[in-house]
Amino acid sequence: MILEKKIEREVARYLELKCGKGNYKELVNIQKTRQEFTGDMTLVVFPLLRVLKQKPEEAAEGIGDHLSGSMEEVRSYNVIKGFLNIEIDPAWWTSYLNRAMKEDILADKRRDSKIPPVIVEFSSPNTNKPLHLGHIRNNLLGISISRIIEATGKPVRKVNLVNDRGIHICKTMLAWQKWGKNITPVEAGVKGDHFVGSFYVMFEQSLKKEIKKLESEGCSEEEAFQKAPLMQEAREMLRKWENGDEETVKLWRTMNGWVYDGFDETYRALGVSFNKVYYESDTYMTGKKIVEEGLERGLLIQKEDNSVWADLGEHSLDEKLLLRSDGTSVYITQDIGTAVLRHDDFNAGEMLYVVGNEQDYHFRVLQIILKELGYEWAEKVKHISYGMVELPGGRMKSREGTVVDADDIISEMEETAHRLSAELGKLGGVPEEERREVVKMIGMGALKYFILKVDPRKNMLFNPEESIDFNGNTGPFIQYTHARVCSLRRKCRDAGINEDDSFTGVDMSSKELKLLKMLYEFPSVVSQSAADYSPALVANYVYEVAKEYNQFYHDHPVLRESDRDVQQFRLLLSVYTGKVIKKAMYLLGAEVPERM
RNA sequence: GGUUCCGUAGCUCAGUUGGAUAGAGCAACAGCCUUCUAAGCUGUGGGUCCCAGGUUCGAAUCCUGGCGGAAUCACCA
Repeated sequence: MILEKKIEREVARYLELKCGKGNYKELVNIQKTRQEFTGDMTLVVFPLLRVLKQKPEEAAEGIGDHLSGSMEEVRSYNVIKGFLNIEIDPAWWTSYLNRAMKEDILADKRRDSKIPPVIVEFSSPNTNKPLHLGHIRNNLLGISISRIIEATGKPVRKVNLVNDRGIHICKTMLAWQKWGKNITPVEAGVKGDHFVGSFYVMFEQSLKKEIKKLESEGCSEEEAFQKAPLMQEAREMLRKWENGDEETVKLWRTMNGWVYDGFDETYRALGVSFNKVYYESDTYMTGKKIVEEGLERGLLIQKEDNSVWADLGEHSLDEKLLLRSDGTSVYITQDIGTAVLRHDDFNAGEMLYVVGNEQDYHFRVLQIILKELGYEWAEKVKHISYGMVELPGGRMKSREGTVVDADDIISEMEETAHRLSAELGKLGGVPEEERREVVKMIGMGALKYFILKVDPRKNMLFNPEESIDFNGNTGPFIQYTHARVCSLRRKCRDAGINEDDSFTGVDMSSKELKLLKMLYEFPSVVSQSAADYSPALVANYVYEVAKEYNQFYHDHPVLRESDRDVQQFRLLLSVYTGKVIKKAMYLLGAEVPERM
C-alpha cells in the first residue's frame, strides 16, 4: 500500500474517533512537503476544521500526535499555520529502495485477460501524401498513450484506419496516368509516399490553372470547379473505382502499395506498429446499413430529396447529414460503421481516437449519434484530442510549402545527433554499428521528447529555424543521464561491487532523500498520466528525475566512497534511477543508450 | 455570428482533484573538467500568471463578463 493512502486512512480513523462516523476521506488532502519546509508529506488541515471545530494549529497538533503514535513510519511532525508537515522515518525510505530493487516494482501491473481491451486508434493517414510533423505528433501520442495505459494493467490494441480511397486518391492516380510516363518510385529513386504525393501536387497545380482559365472565361468559382476537365476525369475515375473497374482497381492497388512502402519506412523510424490495420476501402460501406436500419426504427429522419439526417436538436446542435440525397455516405457515416465494427471485433472496453482538435465537433456528434442509435457503449468512445503543431507563421499549409516533412525532420535529427556526437568526441571506441544505432536513438529521443513533453491538448510551436535542442530539458539530456548510470555500473562491477547486495543504516543527505522520494512517485505519475491521457506528465517527471540525479551525481561519489553501506546505497539508488528513466522513456516510445 | 479550446519570464514550456514565497529549459552574463561521461554541475538577472469582478480560511487553478489567439459550425475528409 502506498504511504499516502495509509496516512489518509489513519487520519480518517482519527476523525471518526473524535467526531463520530462519517465519510472523511474526501476531506483529507495530502501532498508533498514543499522544499522550504521540513517534512516529507503535508496534510492540509483547513478542510478538516469544519468537522473538528478547532483552530488550525490545534487540529494539526492533534492529528500529528495521533499519527506519530499509530504509524511506525511517521517519525515526527511540525505545524506551520494550517499545514501539518509529516516526517517519515528515513529508514522507511531506504528500505523502500531495497524492496524496489528486489521486487521489480516497475513491472507493468499484471494484465487481467478478463478486462476488455482498450482500443487506441491513431495515425490514420491518407494515402495521397507523405506524413508531416502533425502526423508525427499523432503517432507519438498514440504509441505513448498505448504504452502508458498498458502499464496500468489494461490490455491495449493499437489500430490504424487508413484512408485509402476517395477523390483525393483518384487525383494522384489520374496525374500519374497522365504525366507519370509509367515510371515507378524505384526507377525514380524516390520514396514511395513522396513519389505519389508529388503527383497529387501536380494535379492540384494543373487543376488550379484550369479553374483560373475557366474563371477568366466568365465562370464562377464553383462552376469552374465543377466544369474543370481534370475534376471531371477524377470523378469519373472514382465512379470506375466504386464499380470495381479492373484497370482502375489495379492502378489503385499499385499506387497505394508504393505509399505503404514509404509509410512503413517512416513508421519503422518512429517505432510505430499496430495490432490491426483497417482500410477504409473495406469498411466504407458498413455505416450505410446501420444508418438505414436506424431510419427504419424511426431514430433518424428522411427529407423529401431522400437525404437522411440525425436531429441533434436535443443536444442544442444542428441536424447532421448521414446519407446524401443520392444515397452515398459521408465521412461520419463511415465512422459510425467502423466504430461498430471495431467494438464487435475486440469487444472493446474503451475506444480511444487520437485525432487532432480540429475534429472536436465531429467526435462530439459521433458519440451522440451512436447513443441515439442505441449503442450503450457509446460512452466508451473517447476522442483524445490534441493541438496543432504550428510554425512561427501559423499553421502548416501545404499550399504555401510550409509543411515540415516527417522524413526530413527525422533525418535532420539524426544528422544533428551525429554531428554533435562527433564534435563532442563521443563514442570513440564504440563499434560502428552500435554507434549508428546510438546516434539514431538520440536523434529520435530528442524529437520524441520535444513533442511529448507538451500537454497534448495545447497547440505547440515548432520553429524550423532553431533546430531542436540537445541540452537542457531535452530527450538527449535524459538519455545521457541513463548512459551515466550505465557507465557507473560498469565501473562498479569491475571494482567488484555487487548490485544484488542490500545495505543497512545509511544516513542520507537531503539530495539523496529527495531523489529517492522522487523515484517513489513514479507509479502514481504513470496512473495519473494514464487517467489524463497525457504522456507529458511522464515526460516532465522523467526530466525532473534526470536533473535530480545529475545533481546527486555531482557530489556523491560511489567508487571513492569508503563506507561500504553508503557506497552500496548510492549504487542501488543509481541503478534504480536508471531503471526508472529507462521505463519512463519506454512509455514515451523512446529508447535509452548504455553509452553516448 | 454560435460553439469549443487556449492566454504563465524576451522565447519554448511545467505548475497533480483550489494550498505555503509561481518553476524549468533556451537565450545573456559569471564560474566548475590531473577526481565514477562537461550532451553535465553551480551562480546572477528576468513575472500586472491577458483584464475586471465574484466564490472562501486560501485562486495561475473554480464561476461570470470583457480583450486577444486558434479550431470548428459543408450533400469535403
